[in-house]
Amino acid sequence: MAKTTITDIAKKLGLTPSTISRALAGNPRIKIGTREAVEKAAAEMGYERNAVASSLRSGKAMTVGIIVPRINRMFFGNAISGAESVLNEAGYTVIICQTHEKVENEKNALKTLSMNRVAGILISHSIESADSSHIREALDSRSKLVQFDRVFYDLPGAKVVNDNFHGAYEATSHLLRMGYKKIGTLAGYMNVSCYKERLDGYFKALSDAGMSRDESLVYYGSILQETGRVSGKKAIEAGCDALYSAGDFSALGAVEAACEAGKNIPEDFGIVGTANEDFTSIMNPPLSSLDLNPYEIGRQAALAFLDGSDEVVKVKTELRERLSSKRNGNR
Amino acid sequence: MAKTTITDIAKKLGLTPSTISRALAGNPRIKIGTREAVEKAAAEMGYERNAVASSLRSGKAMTVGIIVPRINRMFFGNAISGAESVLNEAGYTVIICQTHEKVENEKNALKTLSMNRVAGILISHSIESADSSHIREALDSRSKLVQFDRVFYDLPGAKVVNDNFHGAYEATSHLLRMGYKKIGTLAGYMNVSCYKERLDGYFKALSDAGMSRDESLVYYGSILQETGRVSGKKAIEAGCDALYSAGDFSALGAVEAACEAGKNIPEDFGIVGTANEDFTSIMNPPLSSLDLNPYEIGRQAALAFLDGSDEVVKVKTELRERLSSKRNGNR
DNA sequence: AAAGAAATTGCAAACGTTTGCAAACATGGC
DNA sequence: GCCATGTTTGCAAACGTTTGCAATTTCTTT
Repeated sequence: MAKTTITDIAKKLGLTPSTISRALAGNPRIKIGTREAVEKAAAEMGYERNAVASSLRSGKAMTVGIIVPRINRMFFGNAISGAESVLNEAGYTVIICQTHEKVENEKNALKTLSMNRVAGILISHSIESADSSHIREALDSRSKLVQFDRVFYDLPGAKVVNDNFHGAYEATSHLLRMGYKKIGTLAGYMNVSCYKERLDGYFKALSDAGMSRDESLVYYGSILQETGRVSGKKAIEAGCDALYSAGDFSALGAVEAACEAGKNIPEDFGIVGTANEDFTSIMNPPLSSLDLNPYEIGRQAALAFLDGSDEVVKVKTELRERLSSKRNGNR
Repeated sequence: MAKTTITDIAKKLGLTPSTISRALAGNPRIKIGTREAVEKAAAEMGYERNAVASSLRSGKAMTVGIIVPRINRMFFGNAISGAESVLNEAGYTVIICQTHEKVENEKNALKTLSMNRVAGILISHSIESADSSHIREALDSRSKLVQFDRVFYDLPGAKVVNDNFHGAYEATSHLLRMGYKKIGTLAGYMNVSCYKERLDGYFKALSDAGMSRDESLVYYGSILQETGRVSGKKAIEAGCDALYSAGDFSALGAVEAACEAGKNIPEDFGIVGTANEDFTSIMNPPLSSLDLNPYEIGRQAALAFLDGSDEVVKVKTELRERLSSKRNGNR
């Protein structure tokens, strides 16, 4: 049994497909009576609009693509949920693509979305993406681009990001207030905007406290548990008594390193992570972390798409102070 | 600048759209020379096949929909990744829909996918889905259905599931071997196949150990951290010295309840969860858990779709024994 | 009651691709 | 040089919807 089409409905009611189309679209040019008759018939016949045909004719799919490094990170999972809530409400279907941090997958995803003539693309680029060139190439006048979290400022379109600078500033300041003296940082990669901004915020907090910029305290490329562990070990050996980590997984690794080095957290060693992953409150000790409000990031990205805005939206971060950084009094 | 179409290429080469279409599809009826010329021109002109038009004409979209309760559960995230790896390889685009465990969202997702004329639907139904009726209604002769993890056996199409019965049997037996005497279970909802099967496996292990079926040991509907905590407290008060939990989040809640009750894990109280979520190895103590191999589940589901198979595929579980259930010697 | 305006519906083309069938062309056997 | 066969390409319709414009009907107004 083939699906019923508007032509089927038209035949049954002695009307034409155009009228059916307009009636179902709520076009005011159609008499209220016929519209009701059409709706009734459509319901009875189990009509479902063919989104494919609709997209082809109108030249615009009611579909939005979301490209993220991976969906099983709390941050991206929630950002997607936030975007979905807005987009579904507005009648859009969402296609989600994972890049697994590979630029090659990112190119494929962009191509796939382009082939499907999506109305918009919400993207947070992979770590491998050194610059914006491949995204610019895939750009298309007919689909709107919105970047979030990890953005290239030289691309057109809206950008929704955290206030990473202030967040990292706050996290580092918190460690300073707790009396830690030599605070290192597990940084990410500098081609990725959010990591760059967090590093800047970290440095600003130290300089505001009268400390000079010390590159030897920065452990670049530490965003996984394993790299966090290795860098954490180095930081401890270098005499750090605290770390601000630009990610939670690397912070977890650093906690392990600290334990292995016989450090007491938070008495001997303090640490603050970023992203407020689920596991941070479960860890022993619970990990202080910078909450990035990913759901709101996703929501704002979707709204920017709907509005067609071209601005930079900043979403606040919130420091969740937990045991890993709260020692009693200073030393 | 509008996208180049096969008609554009045809004009440039003095051919017709049909030839271009066939050439790009690798149709052997086209002379090898012209095919190469077409490919060259297509590359030069930046041609990208319009997937929408292609779908409409051929009546079949190279798109597969995946419906899951939520994407930020390790299990579903990895299942999706597994399915994606197979489907992308085969040229399919994947649309992911979250139901957030609501049957209403599930209906909408089914409708959306149906409207988009997807070639197949991979689904793990929500907890709210009491029966298969709404899925059956949305069924369509042209799109293949594959259920995974949570399945209704009365629906047609392939089903990819864990060997939950044996997994739960193994987990419970492990607790018995460790010398726990009164083993309760945090069960899920009995309309959900995987939870039902796990409960059966749990009972079988107990009965094989000579214990009679005791419904008072079963705490239904315990799958979240909070419900796990409440049920865990009740179980402890009822004198249980161990729990097999059909989920990890509820196991986490039960661990909290045990700690609050002053129990030592694993000496006074043993616990095994299910799903091997990331946090299980981070917890204090690390939580024993039944690994469900979600990536393989997703892979198999995608393969079942591609093969058009109608069989039930069982994926093995693996018990990860950690500290939460490994006490020294029996009592 | 006639003319003009407004409301409602129909006509037909278009979106870009695929595909059955026919046509054109080349090749080979006799 | 003719017919049969095989190879390569073109024609035209179709997928189901949307939409500018025209046509028809109904309602106002004088």
